[in-house]
Amino acid sequence: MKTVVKKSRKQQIEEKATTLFQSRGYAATSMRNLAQDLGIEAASLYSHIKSKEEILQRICFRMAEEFYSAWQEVDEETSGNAAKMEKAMIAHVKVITKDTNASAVFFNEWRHLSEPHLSEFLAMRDDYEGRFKKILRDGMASGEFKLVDEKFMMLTILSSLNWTHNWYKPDGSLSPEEVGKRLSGLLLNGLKKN
Amino acid sequence: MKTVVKKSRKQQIEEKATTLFQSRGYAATSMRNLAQDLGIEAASLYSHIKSKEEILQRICFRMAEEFYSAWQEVDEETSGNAAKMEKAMIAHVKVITKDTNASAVFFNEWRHLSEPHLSEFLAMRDDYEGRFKKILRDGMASGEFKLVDEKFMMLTILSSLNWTHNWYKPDGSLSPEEVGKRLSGLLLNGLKKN
DNA sequence: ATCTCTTGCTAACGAACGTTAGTATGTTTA
DNA sequence: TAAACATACTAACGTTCGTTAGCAAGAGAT
Repeated sequence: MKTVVKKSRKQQIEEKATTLFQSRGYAATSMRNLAQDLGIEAASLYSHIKSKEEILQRICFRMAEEFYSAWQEVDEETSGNAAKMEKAMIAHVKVITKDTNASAVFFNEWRHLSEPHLSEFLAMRDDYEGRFKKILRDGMASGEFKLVDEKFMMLTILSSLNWTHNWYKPDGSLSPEEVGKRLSGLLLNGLKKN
Repeated sequence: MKTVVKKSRKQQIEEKATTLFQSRGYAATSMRNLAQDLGIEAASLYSHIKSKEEILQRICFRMAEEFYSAWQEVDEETSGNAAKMEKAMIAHVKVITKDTNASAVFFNEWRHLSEPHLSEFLAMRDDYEGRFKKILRDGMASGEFKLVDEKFMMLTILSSLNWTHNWYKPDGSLSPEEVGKRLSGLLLNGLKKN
């Protein structure tokens, strides 16, 4: 038995826009493109949304919320910083793989946000990155991690994780959990055999 | 004594365009934006270039050439696949850090290339990625590397390397060589202490 | 002295852009 | 049954877009 949930028109617009923003970029996607994909006229979009940028804002800030929500289970992990880092990486990858299109927009198109949304967005990103840096700092202090540059390491970890939106396919053989595990295993233990 | 090399107007245009494409994106940068930054009228640009896209093509394919050139010294490394991988990573990072703006355009704006340039670009990228995969394959066969998914590993390595364009500052304390060394050390040996 | 090359201008082109106003129709709510 | 809402339309707005045509002034080469 399949339950069909009726999606609001606004949500349909947002989903189609996500796909288009992902493949052509925000600036190169016109309201007429979007309308055509929905089978309506461009002007009709404005019965549901206030502006083109409102769509971008909704996508970006919804994703930000998802990353924050996912962090809850990370803070529950108390058995060590390596374990905590693994949990954080898995949680992060899970969010990305749940909607790779929206993730792509989140990572690539945020710069088209206008103020004050842009500043708010960047502040959230800084805060989020700070959480990863804290795990690294704690892990280095406790002797679990090698002594590395905190920021350098954080950026390297996140870039590896974030890139998954480019190649992950939901119908592939790897589950989100498995992808996160492999990535964390790799970054924590390295490629080389000892 | 400082030698001033006179740059052609075309080159000046290309450099300003690179900066603009990097910060605003290709689609969101207008020819009038570009002209204004150069202190001339938009129409005047067309005394030097054929089209807006020609600029993007020149940036993308020049970077592609640089990545290929840099590979020469990689093939000279014959003392093992771990050493070869390190060399490849350093060479790759060196190219990126030499011009982070052009690298950003190369990585983010190539999708705005029209055919047949887009296909040519993607073919080159596939070929280049194949070279990294070959080192991985050889290293796994020789027992130097752990047995991992080849494509998965290649994508993870390259995403870490490619992200450097976002944070590397030429006036910072790390040389390109040093950045490459640290990244390869990290990906080969991992974060965790044994 | 003439020619060619570089560099830039003004004026304008047709197309596409995001968006608004005003209207119509069917559906849900009171 | 009436009011409110959801959805979509046509027509058009002012703006910006990439680009072309045609012209002009100065520099370097022959």
